[in-house]
Amino acid sequence: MEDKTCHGVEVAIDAMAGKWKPIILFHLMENKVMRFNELKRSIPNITQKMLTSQLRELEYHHIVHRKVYPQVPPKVEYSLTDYGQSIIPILKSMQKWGTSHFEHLNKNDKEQARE
Amino acid sequence: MEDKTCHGVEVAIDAMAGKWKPIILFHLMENKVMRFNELKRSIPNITQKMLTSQLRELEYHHIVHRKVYPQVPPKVEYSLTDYGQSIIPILKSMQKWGTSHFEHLNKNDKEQARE
DNA sequence: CAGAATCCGGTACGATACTG
DNA sequence: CAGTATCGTACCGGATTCTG
Repeated sequence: MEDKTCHGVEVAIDAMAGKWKPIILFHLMENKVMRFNELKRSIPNITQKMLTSQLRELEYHHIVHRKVYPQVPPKVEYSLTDYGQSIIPILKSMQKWGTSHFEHLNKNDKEQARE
Repeated sequence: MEDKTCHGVEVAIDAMAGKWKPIILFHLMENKVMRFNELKRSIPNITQKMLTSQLRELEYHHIVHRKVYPQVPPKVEYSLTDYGQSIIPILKSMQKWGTSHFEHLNKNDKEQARE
């Protein structure tokens, strides 16, 4: 919050903070609509607790929409809000960069013992 | 690491993880070359420890270049590597999104008591 | 000036149950 | 199926002091 110039960046960080949010968003971006367990299956290492909390935070930021079907057994669908769609460019550029970065890292670390 | 599709995203997250990295990068993006204390002054709330550790991690990822002038008093300059420049689009899109998101949030939260 | 070295607390995250 | 409710821990990040 110190100065204006990077305020936007901080806000974005805040909205996407959390180990799993970008991954969740990425899956929602690809599949449009996903149920809770469907998401969970797509992200094997995540716990229910984490998936729930991260989704709730994304909901708070109006990035993800949570649609509950009042029935038994429960059915809940998650999707990007119209507004949340606007975050896609960030995800895309992250993915693009990440992929090339991964190769870049491998190149340089090939002979370096790391840890 | 579970599946390929979002691997890039995870890598990007990993490289930018940390409370201050995007902010540091943002400043380096704007000012090209900055000395340690110059960076510190630009980010009032950061501690030396954090600034140091975050810079070291960015260095490890070959995003930031650290140039040491062997002299007394010490002089160290930080800058984006050629490769690190490639991360700029992410920062730009984050800033752009963050700014509009901030307004978006304010609109919706105007009457909601939040914490 | 640019850090290294300690110490320390909060919390983000994980593991494991339990439930409507 | 889609969650809550506890509990425990690692570690991230802050405050402070010391140094070449």
